[in-house]
Amino acid sequence: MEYGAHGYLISKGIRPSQQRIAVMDYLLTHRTHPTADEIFNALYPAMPTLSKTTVYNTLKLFTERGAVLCLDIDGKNARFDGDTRPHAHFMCKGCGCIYDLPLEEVEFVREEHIRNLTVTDVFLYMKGYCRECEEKMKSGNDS
Amino acid sequence: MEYGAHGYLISKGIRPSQQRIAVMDYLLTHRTHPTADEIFNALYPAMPTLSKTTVYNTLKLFTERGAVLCLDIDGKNARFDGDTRPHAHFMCKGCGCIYDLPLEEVEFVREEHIRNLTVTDVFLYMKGYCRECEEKMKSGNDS
DNA sequence: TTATAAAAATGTAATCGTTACAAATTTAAA
DNA sequence: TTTAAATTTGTAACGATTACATTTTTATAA
Repeated sequence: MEYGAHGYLISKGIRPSQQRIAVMDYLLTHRTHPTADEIFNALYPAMPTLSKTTVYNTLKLFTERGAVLCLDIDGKNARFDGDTRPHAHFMCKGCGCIYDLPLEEVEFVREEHIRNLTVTDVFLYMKGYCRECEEKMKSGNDS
Repeated sequence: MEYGAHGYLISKGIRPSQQRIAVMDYLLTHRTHPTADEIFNALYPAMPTLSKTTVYNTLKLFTERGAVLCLDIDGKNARFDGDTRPHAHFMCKGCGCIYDLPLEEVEFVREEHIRNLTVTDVFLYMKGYCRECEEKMKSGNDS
């Protein structure tokens, strides 16, 4: 099952406008968990009429419809992920990079504890330091 | 092992000023995952010289020293938790309430996947609707 | 096609949580 | 006490996001 952004949006019940396709395509082809601003800056050169508000509106719509994940991982910017399958995320507190991590299919929270809750989303975030930043800290450091 | 906020801060290597004790005490006695603003508003009446900046500075210090957890769960405000033991959180997308959830001691991510990463924090967030909000949505709704 | 309505995109201004910064105050050390 | 260091304070600034009114595009139907 392979679609492009256009077919993917339709499969999610989202009308595929030019702007929406561009944003979705960017997220499907860039697995860097970009911010709205990064997406805007990436698309703007080839789409000079694009508005930042449109990017925000589009990402909000995508998130509501389950077409993308909105990651509240750094408390500063929202980051977006075009891969909505269950997986964990690691963010480096040094350089800010974010990695995907495969998630084991185990019971994190026992069913009895969420029996009166309707769970729609689960996010597992790990924070720490990537290999590079760890090395930098070990050797000489802070200017 | 029982301390108050004062002893707790000392055990974390944090010098216990009047303001820091007040903030820490608030977090130890209110398990509502308050925002910085909520903490400020709660303490202000009894401490009219308190500055909001101090609350922010204090919470940042506490987080860095591992005395509290900073939850980036709603993408809007940072929320703080005086309980630093491993546990999960549930946030209702309707009313915004946040519940603690016991976390099973299982391997979420296989060791091999984080072998070149230094993990310092793990956050498990669940989102959805609490019982009350779920009921409200079922019966009549939106004004 | 043309008229009309609905949906989407746009740009500007506003909002609001948070941080920067410099001054004032408090605490610790000598 | 004197002096330095740490902490607190208030104001101003910052920056991500949203509100809002307007314009443009798209769909519908006459």
